[in-house]
Amino acid sequence: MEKGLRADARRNRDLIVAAAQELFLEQGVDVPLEEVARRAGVGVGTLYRRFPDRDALLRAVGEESLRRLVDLAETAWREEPDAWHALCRFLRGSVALRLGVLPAKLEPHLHQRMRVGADLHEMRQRVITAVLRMIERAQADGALRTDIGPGDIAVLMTLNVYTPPALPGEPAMARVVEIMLNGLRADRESPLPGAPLDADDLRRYTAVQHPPAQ
Amino acid sequence: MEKGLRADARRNRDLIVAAAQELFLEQGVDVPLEEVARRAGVGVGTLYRRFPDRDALLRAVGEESLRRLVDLAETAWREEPDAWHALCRFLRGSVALRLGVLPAKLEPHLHQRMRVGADLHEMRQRVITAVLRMIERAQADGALRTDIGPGDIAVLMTLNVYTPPALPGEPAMARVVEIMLNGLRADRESPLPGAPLDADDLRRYTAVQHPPAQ
DNA sequence: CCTAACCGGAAGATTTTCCTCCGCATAAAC
DNA sequence: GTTTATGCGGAGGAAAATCTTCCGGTTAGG
Repeated sequence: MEKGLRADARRNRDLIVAAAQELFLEQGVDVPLEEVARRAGVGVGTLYRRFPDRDALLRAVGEESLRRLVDLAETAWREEPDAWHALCRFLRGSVALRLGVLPAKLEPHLHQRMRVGADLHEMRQRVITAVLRMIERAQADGALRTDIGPGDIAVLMTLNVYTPPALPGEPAMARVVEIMLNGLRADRESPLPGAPLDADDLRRYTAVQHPPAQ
Repeated sequence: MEKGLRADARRNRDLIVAAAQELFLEQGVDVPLEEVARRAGVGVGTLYRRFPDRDALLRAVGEESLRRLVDLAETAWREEPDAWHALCRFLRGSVALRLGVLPAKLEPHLHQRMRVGADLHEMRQRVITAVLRMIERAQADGALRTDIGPGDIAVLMTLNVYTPPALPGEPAMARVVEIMLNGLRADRESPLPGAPLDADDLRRYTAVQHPPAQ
């Protein structure tokens, strides 16, 4: 994305974004930038040179995350044999991306920019398109229960559970996701509360909404 | 709990704990104590008089939360007609308590104290006992799939999804929980990854584990 | 009506975090 | 191999956030 950087500068830039991503997940977006620099193995000077302020860094992390999500959605659709399996793969991947944690911290930065920047807005569209396609098709195939709407899937993408920091969270998470997928299957239904969250809900749940202050 | 306080002092104490609980959930345990005081509608002086340091406040919030969980577990078992429905009620309530968010913030304070203080340790035991009982019975009844272990339930208790701050999260949450419960039913099984998390895992996932530093 | 208990919040002390600046290092071009 | 533009690290002063005390005024409860 950034170009014209010297090789080492480029490498450091990426290290910084990766470190920031980790730390934002672990400790929130208020981590001292010095700590980000330390984790990335660079000096603060380097960080500030590349990202003039905290926002620039937040934006970079957000974009990276969205980029991965687009890739996940489109790859799943392309490589899986049917819509149901594509959806499963997509949901497993989304949960692994920790969308439930990152966006919560990146609010309102990411969403704000999504509205503004054409590039990001387009990525968002691609994800939405892919999700709608998977759902429609999976339901037509009789694999996905029909009282599930796109908004439901959007919410499930952000699924998260607490696991103690010292324990590996993945095994537990993986089981939860499969339980959830099992609950989505068409052949076994029990009533869900309320009405299916529909495509409009999906948009609402994905859209900007500046918290009143702060 | 605290006794010998004048009526207004008692009331303020409770307001403070409630405000702290809210703010810890919303913003993390690092919220300025002044903000807690403001939300509680009292002066900082009052807060510091009652809770000499941040830890005291954290402890109070943690205890309160655990107390509610004990009550939830035992009430569910007592009032529901069978183990399956008790388990459903318990899980719905646990998720509503936002255990996935609070403990994440209270670590390591709550767990630490759980090991130490006899009172808390006993509450923890009561929850564990209730959960084990519900699971065993629900599986014996053929209602709960048998490849689910107590540790799985412990993880599910902390289920959480991200919903934008400006939107009501409850409807979405409620649907997710029902999907999850549906995935737990015995009559429709698909293989879960790994082995069931057993009673030992439950303990491990519930136990102390001080993060290395800080 | 009296008093011990309690309240609020101003303000100084302390800690945390920011972010610039500059001498040294190194990638890349020739 | 040499050159030079680009990049690096981190010390340290400025700024901001947060803590905590203290006391004049208020109120519950007998």
